Amino acid sequence: MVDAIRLLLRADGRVSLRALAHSHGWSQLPPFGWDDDAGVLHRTEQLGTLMVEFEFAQATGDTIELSVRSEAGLSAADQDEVFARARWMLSLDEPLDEFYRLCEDDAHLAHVPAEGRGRMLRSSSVFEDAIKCICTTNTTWAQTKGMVRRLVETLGTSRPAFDGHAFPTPQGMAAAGESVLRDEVRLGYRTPYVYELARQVADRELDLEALRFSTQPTAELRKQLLKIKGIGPYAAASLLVLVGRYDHIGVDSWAQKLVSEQFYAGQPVTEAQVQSAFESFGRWRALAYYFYRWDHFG
DNA sequence: TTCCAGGGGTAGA
DNA sequence: TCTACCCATGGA
Repeated sequence: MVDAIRLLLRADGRVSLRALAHSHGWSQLPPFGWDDDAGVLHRTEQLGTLMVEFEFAQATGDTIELSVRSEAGLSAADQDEVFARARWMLSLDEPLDEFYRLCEDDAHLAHVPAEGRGRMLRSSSVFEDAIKCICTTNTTWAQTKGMVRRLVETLGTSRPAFDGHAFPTPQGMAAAGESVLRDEVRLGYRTPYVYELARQVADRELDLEALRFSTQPTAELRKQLLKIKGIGPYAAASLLVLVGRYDHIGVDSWAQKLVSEQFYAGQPVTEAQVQSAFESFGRWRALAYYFYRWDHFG
């Protein structure tokens, strides 16, 4: 039996679902799926033992409509959880006013506020985002998609009534063990890092979700992330953005290429030059970088 | 074959 | 703190 409800998700100002889907690569990684023609974002999600399927679509300029199919009726608590996860994934509660004011003074980003851009698509848990970040390092995007797809299909919960699988739980990944992660998911040398992260979260030795609510300075959160094996400077910077900390840019080959071409006439640039290139955006500099990149590389 | 991709861990200085 | 070297995988 499948039940369905509809929710309206309002933003404080304009919001574009298409811009969210294109904010970075996450809409191409399961359990997300993005239909560019229809402008619809799908996701299979696990709420405890209950499976649900999300379908996001643009309703009005400041509202996203969320249709939720579930295998059983949703309790009031389930609906609250669905609502909270959806708002988190779409970054709907990010206070972007100050970032938008800074954009208006920038020739490249002046169009961002009116287009409802500026939000990053996130997974429903920091754990999932952390695993995905590890799967983006030192590999091609095609291989990242392959690793995440095999991880979700091999260890994620599914139901006959739904198309996709949910992202695996830390408990499920820890129980599967390193051999499955290495031989079936083919995570390569990332295997022990991913396994150990799943085990620590499953055993409550590590609470990644607390990063969302932390009031500690970004530099302190960065130190904590760098202690996790498999997460280095690049992955830590990506994760900081995904928990709403935008004051540190993750310098990868794309960032260096962008800053080199935009600000230094194609000459090689250092990490410090990348950080300083967006200094005028203050604590929003990483967000400015992401949307510069969106325009530059498409 | 060799190289390397949206890096990161480790040993050694 | 900085530098070499190694790391699984798969496409070019």
